Amino acid sequence: MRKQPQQKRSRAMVERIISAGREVLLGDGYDGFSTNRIAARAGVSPGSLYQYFPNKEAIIDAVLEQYGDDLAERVAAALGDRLGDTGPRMIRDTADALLTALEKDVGLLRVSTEELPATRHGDRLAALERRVQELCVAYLAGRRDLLRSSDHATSAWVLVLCVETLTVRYVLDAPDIPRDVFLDELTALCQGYLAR
Amino acid sequence: MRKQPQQKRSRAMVERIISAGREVLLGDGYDGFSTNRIAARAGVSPGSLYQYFPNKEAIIDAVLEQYGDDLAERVAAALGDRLGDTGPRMIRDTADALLTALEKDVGLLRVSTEELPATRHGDRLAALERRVQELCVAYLAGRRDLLRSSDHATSAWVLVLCVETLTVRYVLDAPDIPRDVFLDELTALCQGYLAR
DNA sequence: TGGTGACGCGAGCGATCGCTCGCATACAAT
DNA sequence: ATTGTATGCGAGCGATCGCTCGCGTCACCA
Repeated sequence: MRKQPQQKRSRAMVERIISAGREVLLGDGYDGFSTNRIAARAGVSPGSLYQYFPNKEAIIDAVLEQYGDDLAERVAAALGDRLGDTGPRMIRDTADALLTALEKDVGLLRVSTEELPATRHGDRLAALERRVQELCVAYLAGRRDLLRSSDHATSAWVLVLCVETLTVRYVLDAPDIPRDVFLDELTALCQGYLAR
Repeated sequence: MRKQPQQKRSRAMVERIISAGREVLLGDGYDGFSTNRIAARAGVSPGSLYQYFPNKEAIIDAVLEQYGDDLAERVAAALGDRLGDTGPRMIRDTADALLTALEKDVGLLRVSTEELPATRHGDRLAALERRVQELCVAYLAGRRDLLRSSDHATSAWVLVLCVETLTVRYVLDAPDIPRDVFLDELTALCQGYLAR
């Protein structure tokens, strides 16, 4: 960010630009994501846009950061009252929370995963995956006597990747699988992989 | 393709253009994948390029089709003499073959999955996944009495997605997991999910 | 109320893009 | 050798891109 907006009206403009960026991304795709178009959509001149964003990439970063924060917040909220669960119940609730969060804005999820080059949000996603893997390792360590493998890092890597891919693809591809069946299958997958 | 190359020299040019396309994709990324640059790299004029390719997209399609065919050929070759296997052994051999095939050209795999918008090769990949899922359903149907679930379509969907994601990410991210450990884990994942 | 810095504007620059077209050349059939 | 066609060339068109800059406007403090 090139300059910090100080007055109320400039802060509002930055928000309008980010919203316009999201709308352009949804409506015109990544190819149509041009600064001129964003500025027009936000009702702002290109020059004004560049007062607060150093380049086009910064705008898309802001859009994705807002989306990522929103997702994390939803997952945390849906999961907050179930922290005590363990075993299959906990796996299922976690997947359910993730699924619900992803379903809130399928359009942006689709654009992010299918239209955006993965390099654009890869770092952010990789960092998130690493954090979740660490949480997963801690959880596994607390139940080591029930597990097939003692290599918790590898197990966490496998689990996180599978759950992430399956939930995202379930939301995007809408396969002909009822939601509760999908959650049962996902739970069976994790449980069958972990249990000895 | 706008016109079919009839003489030997024009067929050679088409091949040079596809090769140049792959090189530009690897060297300059998807952003640098411009028709002018491809023509220059191939030692060909932009006009000549457009005699055989209707537009830029057709070139990238040709590159990806060649890569896809190459991959399929490698997997089939590595798997050809193990068609009789069943159970964990068969799962492991399949994953091994896939892994070996993917490792042959990590650069192009990385560009395809991380830099290219998924929409660009999504149809081709989706079609391949569907075919593999059908094969998988047939395999599962032949072993139905050993399986936890009788919904083979859903099981195949889960399995194919997991194996695909995990192998690709293993090759691209090179996590600190020995190759045989990874194959064991993948086998355990599938086996634990399928077995009753 | 006057002044000062933050704010916002929009024409347009320089570069690059995908792609075309008129023309020269190489090949194959006669 | 001549002719018809397939091939290849490359300057450059029209469009769009990311981004700048000089200038007017507005909010806030003295």
